[in-house]
Amino acid sequence: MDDHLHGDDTFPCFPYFSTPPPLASPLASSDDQHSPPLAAAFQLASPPWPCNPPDLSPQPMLPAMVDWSSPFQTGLAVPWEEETTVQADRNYGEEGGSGSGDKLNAKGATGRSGKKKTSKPRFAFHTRSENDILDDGYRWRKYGQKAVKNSCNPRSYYRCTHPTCNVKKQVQRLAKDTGIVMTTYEGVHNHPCEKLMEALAPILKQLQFLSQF
DNA sequence: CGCATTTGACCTGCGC
DNA sequence: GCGCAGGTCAAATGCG
Repeated sequence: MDDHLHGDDTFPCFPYFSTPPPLASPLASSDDQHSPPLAAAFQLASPPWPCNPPDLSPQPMLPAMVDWSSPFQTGLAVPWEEETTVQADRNYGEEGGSGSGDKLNAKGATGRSGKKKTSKPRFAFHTRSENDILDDGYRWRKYGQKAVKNSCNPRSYYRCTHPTCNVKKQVQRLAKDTGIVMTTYEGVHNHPCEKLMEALAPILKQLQFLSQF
């Protein structure tokens, strides 16, 4: 399948960046009190993915509030943003992951109701971190873990917990350098970043108050 | 008690 | 057609 995503050794030939991926959230720099220079660097970098605007409209998925305070030295950047062909009509996600309950019929890596393929945006990047789970502002539920070939580290599968959101992400440590975590996002969030909105709430309230005058 | 995680089983696509 | 590998489901379990 997506061979470029398989195996740590085959990561696309994009050079490692000296900074983590540009953060979408304006809160990122405030959270990242340990590495303000990096926050500045994010502003300079032209993000290969669109940034989350501070509004309530559906936003392109991206690592919005990654906690970069973790001790990484060489971050990693998104080597690619691509349209990857995936099965469109998998029978999970939209149903809230509940499935039909028929274990023999409802399971499967890909949908059974058709072979039509569609494209989902994928964003992948490397980060050097001790934490596998990066705080990107969204809530994720782990739904699987799998040992992958040519890697001693398992790959974890997460799905956004938002009921109407079908964004998924995979997290795996590189075999060559276990200090590096490769995170692959698939799909686009159709809801605002929870933490971002949480943080912006006071500001919005204030703006609302001021707008009365 | 509700939600998240773990984990074995199962399904599909692909290469040979 | 067969086997392998990746991806997902869902019951069991853990945790706050």
